[in-house]
Amino acid sequence: MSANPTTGEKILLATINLMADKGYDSTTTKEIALAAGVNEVTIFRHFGTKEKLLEAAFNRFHYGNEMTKLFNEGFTGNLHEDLLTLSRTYHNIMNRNRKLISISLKGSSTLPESVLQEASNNPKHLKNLLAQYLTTMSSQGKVITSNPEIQALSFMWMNFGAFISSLNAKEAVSEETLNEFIDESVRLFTKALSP
Amino acid sequence: MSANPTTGEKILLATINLMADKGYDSTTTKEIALAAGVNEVTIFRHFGTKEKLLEAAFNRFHYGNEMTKLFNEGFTGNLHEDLLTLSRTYHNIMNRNRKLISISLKGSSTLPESVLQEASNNPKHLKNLLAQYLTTMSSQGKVITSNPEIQALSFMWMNFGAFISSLNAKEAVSEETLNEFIDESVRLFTKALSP
DNA sequence: AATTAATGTAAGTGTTCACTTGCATTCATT
DNA sequence: AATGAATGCAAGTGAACACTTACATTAATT
Repeated sequence: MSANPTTGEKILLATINLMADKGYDSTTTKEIALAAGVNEVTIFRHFGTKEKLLEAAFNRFHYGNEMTKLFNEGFTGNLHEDLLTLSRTYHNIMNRNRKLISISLKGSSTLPESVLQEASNNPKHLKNLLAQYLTTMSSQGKVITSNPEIQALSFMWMNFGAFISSLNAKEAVSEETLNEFIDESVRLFTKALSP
Repeated sequence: MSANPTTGEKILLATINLMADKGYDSTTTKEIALAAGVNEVTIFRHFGTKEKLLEAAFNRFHYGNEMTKLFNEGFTGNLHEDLLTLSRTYHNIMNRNRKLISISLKGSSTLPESVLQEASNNPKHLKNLLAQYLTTMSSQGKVITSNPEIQALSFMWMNFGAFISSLNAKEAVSEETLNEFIDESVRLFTKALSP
């Protein structure tokens, strides 16, 4: 389809950057062409329609199942360490995909929900993994026995809220602030969950 | 400007409902007219432009400074009780304004930021109030002395994350689930913050 | 019953948008 | 040097949009 791959990539990058700012509907193909340093027609020759263009962007930059792997392999059984690892990995992934998540949160009138879904409903999957982890830990007496589902939910929502806040903030949240938050919040939850 | 107030209100309500779904840019005045059961021209006679229409919607439905008042008057000095009150009041307010918040999160290419700002940057104000409260409590020995700023941030982000999640969820989050979450998360934080 | 304000109807304006077409140009491959 | 694919350029299409204008209709006020 494209002999010169850099042309297609330039278009995809410009698309993501612009749509993360203004949303799908309000980003015009003319703007994308200008930002990509490419003629508008080239966009349509590469991707056919504006809709397929965003689909391509999502397919290209989407993350795999890092998290599931983390839960299966990366955990030590030490609550504080594991929550820290989880929190850090989560924010890493979210930040790597922050623009795509931004686009999908803004939504669109015409775009099929399926395109936007995977990015935004992501805490649910994590919550389940974490709840399962807490249940196991609880059966080993390493965590208080009460309500793992809602405890996991609280932890994930806290991190999700932190991420969304940084997404909409005028000035970028510094890495230092993020680390400070991760450390302190993990400390809080460790204390709260310890028997 | 309008002798029959219900006409203006019907338009405002339709505007909020539609824009909460599709965002400002993608909602057309024609749709609004249809949903309000009103002729399109009537919209312009009432509000002049589409932009002023949304401004009117925000002015009409915006909430005052309930939260500041809550901190000044409504707190007992019992950590668990106070966090519970805070959490409940927060979700009450957010749910009452959920559509407007939805609109402002989706953003717009043309709309001035100032119109959308107040709704979305709201956790910051609350964080400051809560941090101050925690500092006071800590000086009374009722709360561990460590990092009130980030502890307050964690609490607010958790509730903010919960709200945003419910905003984008396909099926509405039931009131029961919300209450369960509030109870358990407040319990967690109370335990974590107690000396 | 007459007046007036609020609404409806119909038609249209200018603009912007996604997308198309035809042809000229560049550039790598042979 | 010749060929062919990728790109640029110029122009245009039809649809949708915010918004306007002129006039007819309704409903409340006097």
